[in-house]
Amino acid sequence: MINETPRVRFAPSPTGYLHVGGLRTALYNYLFAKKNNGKFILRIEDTDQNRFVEGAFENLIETLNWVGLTSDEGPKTGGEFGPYLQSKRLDIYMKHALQLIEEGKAYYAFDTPERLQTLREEQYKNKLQPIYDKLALQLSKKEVEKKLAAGEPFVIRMNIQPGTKVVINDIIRGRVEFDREVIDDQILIKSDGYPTYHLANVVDDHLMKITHVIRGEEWLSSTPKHILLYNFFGWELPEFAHLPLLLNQDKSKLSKRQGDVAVEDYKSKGYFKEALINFVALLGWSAGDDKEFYNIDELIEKFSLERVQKSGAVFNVEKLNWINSEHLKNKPLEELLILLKEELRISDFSENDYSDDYLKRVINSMKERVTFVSEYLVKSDYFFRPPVSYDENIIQKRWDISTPDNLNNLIEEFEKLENPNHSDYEAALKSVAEKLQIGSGKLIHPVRLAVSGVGVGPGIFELLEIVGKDEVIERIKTAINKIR
RNA sequence: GGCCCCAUGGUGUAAUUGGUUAACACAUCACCCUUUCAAGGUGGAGAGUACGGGUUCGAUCCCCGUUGGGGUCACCA
Repeated sequence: MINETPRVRFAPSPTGYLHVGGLRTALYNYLFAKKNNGKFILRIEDTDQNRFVEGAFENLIETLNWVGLTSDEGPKTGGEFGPYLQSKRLDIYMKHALQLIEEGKAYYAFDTPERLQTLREEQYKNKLQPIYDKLALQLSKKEVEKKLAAGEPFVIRMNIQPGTKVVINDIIRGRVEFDREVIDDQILIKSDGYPTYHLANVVDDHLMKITHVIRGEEWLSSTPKHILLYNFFGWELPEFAHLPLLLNQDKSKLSKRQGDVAVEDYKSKGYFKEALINFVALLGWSAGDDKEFYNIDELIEKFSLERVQKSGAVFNVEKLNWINSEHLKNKPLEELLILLKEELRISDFSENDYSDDYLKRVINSMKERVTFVSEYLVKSDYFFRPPVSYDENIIQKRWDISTPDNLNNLIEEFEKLENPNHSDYEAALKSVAEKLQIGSGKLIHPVRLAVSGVGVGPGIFELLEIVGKDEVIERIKTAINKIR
């Protein structure tokens, strides 16, 4: 096993969207594979017909591709161990289940769901372990054959015998033991002929030569069943690594009720895939140093399963926001330009035409002030249209009787300027302030309000330069009229 | 409830696998810088490492117990 190149898999069931917990699992698998020159395999676990969701599988792959976690082998990519869709491997599972029956390691059972239900209730009432009572094992071979021939619905169950404890050696958790008595005769093949997760994942992991099973902690308690199955088949065990769960603010398992849980949600809110990856990587893992800003290559370089935390991690959106703003600041101007144009295209300003040069100046001026690209349009809408209103609080604070006069003086001075840049505006404003014997703040703040409608934003002279002389003067005139 | 996992400030994590004034980041507060707001800088508050026992010259770190939280007990994954 040591000499083999690692092969890991992400094996989601297609429920309609990619859960951020799933994203983290996929990411750790991916990082582990890339770090160790291994293969990252995508396998779709669609063995529950009742939960079939139209388009879910395609959507899952699309989202995975969006974040950049592309698989080396998978349903769309192909590979020599396919098919990678479990619903297309039914005969394989059945064959293996029948083999176990042959060897007495599994058996047919014909119990009705009602009987199992009452059995469980009974056990619960008597405070017993709720496991199958092996009633079906009392059927003679003949009786079984008769029932099968009659077409009675059946399932196939594992036949777990008393014995020593089942031991898991988990990379993250160390040694974990389970008594056999608590392990149920798990159903392997359901009455619809489909396998359960337990059979399918063991058979596939073996056939696909998976070396490391890296999955969420919710699987830890069913791992003994899986280990027993490997034993039944006489197969070598993979390494196991059970990841800590992602949690809500109240520390319960991250769920839809308490916020966004789908990667698609974060995508549509304007989070960068780089930020999402960066953030989620740090939920349960750290390189051991103070570094918090990572791109995917740095993560691959630094990642190791040994440094994965054991305890669950709360998904803290505030930190995600911070990481997103960090990534935004680090994006090349050209990329932000493309993203801003896309935002504009779907905005109220889609009819307007802006030069790349203009947009680049807008981007730079607001870069430190936004967390999402979409915020350019809400925090600095004044770059795309004249103010539609003026912040009432700022009026109260910065606008008085003398303001219109002062601004008219300023307009006069601005009109003399030719193709002014920010320092020309500054010089002009300062000279007017001096002439009027007032502090420059008495001009700066009203001008900002007049031109932008708000009290916050980039440096005022830079702002004026971007908006442009004619438009600046126009807006000041309008403001003088509109603000008493 | 049985079984299993976990436990460092509000949150995410560090702490040469026993020797630190328990560190960093987010969030929060203040100040500096900008005549704005951010960003940046500086500083503050915030955990004596869930609690109680051990082991040890010495425990965040090792052992036991307690408590708390979580996961899991399906013909779902």
